[in-house]
Amino acid sequence: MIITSSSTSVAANSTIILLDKCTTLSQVRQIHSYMIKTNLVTTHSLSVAKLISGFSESSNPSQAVMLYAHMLFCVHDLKGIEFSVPSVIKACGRSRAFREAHQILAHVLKTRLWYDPFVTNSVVRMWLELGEIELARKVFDRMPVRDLISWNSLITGYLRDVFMTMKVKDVVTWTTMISACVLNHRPRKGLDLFREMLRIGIRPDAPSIVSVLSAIADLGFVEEGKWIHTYISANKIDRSGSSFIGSALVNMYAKCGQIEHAYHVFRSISHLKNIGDWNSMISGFAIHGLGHEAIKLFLEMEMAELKPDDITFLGLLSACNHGGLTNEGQFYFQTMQVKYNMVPKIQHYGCIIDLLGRAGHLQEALRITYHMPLEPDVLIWKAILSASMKHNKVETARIAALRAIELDPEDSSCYVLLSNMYAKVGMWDEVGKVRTMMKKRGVRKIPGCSSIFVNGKVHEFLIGKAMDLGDNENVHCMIEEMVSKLKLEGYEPDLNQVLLDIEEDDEKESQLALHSEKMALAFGLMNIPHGIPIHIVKNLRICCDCHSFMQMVSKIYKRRIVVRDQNRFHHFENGSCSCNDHW
DNA sequence: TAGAAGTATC
Repeated sequence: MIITSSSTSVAANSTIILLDKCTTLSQVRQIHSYMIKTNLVTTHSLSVAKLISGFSESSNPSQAVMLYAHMLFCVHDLKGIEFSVPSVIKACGRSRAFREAHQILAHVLKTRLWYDPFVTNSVVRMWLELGEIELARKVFDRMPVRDLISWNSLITGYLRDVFMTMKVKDVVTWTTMISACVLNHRPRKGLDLFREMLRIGIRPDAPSIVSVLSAIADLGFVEEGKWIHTYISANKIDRSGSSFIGSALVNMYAKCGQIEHAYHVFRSISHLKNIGDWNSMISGFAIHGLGHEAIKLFLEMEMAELKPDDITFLGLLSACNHGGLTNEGQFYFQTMQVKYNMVPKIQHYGCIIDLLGRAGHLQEALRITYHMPLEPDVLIWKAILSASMKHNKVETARIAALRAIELDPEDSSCYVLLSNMYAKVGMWDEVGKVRTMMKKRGVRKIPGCSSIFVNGKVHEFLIGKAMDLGDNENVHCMIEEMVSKLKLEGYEPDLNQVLLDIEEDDEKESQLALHSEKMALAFGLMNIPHGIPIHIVKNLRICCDCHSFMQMVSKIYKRRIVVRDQNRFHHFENGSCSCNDHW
């Protein structure tokens, strides 16, 4: 557990680490009063809230409950302690503290906290975590405000409950759960379930393998993927023409950054390749920015007289988009309509609009947006927004952002992009307004998270924070070293990338240096031997500063770096990136 | 007895 603020002193960090190891209330009390005395933590709510929230996610969540109780009884003038309630509720669930769970619910019911969906949703999740489906339902039925999160929690709870109560489960039961996890963006849970299924002796079949490969592809864990690949061969899992295994393997290797391996698997498919096999390979080339390779494969497919479908064209257009092949993209957008008589779907429009926008043809992109036979969706407006930002069209960006927000008010990325644009041109008042709008609507920015596989283990990083505490301090030192080394070579931090309205450039710079992908990179440099590429997976799009940072590191440290961001792969080598700054 | 659960997507 650690405080996330970059300005936190090393002393405070060490003390908090110490706190994390306490097992009794008296120990927590002792150290906490020491922190107050030495001014490491004031009795102000913010630092206590951080402590409690940190504890609630730590390996010993009961400490959050203890500290909260301690604060309530011993520090009477503590303002804002109610902000810690959701963390305490979470901690009750995680530490299986039934008695405290009932107590805190009684407290919530008596106060205005009952009208805060953030709090009541936490209560629902707590009961579900504790296996109390009926109690969760009772709270759900009675809570005054229900939002999407409330419904999602309940569905997940019911699903898990049904699954847990089934005494006899077969491979289909497990596969249903695994694919539900993948669909709900919980690939790690899906992989865990697959392992559990193997452990209890259920033999996987083709669909279960396909599901878990999809989870692994999302995670980018190539070692796990190789293990499944070996398992398929050793156990002669069905690889007939009707199977999806070929395409799932190609997809897995491509999304794990091993495009050559994906291609090798594609070529070695022994049965007559089905459309899915081709589509996976074309889409694989697309995320690696290999536009020409995708086109070549498409032509080969045509030669083989295989009829492309809408996903083939989406892959192809996306490949042209990521490869910067503007003319080719427009040509194939026509081809699908004229030669193949296909009606483009919203996704095809999205792709071609994005392609035109990136290439600087913003007017043409807008023309299509306003004249297409379908209603433009949020992704199209986001494409227009990105293009406008890239070419400094503030007014178009503003219109596009507002349309996107109107269509999906809960999508934080639209607000972030808009705020990003205002920040870029220094309109800090507008940045503030966007932030207020987000706050009012309860929209929260998705935190950037990067992961890296080192020595058989996945290490995750959030901004300024290694999930594995042991890594944290070394990584911070390494980043400092890297920044100074790069500055000597001309690196200038791109402070426009910092979305917060921070006045001081120093503070902006330290925020920037702590981006999760830089943390993962520093960790990789320290722990991955020379000659072996450093693979990083990021949940969001890589920012411009991190992109140029990686380019420079690849040159100065003579390392190959492969980053998979939300959209595509970036292969950094000798100072340049495979995306040619086109992403 | 077969079937269910499964891939590729801006």
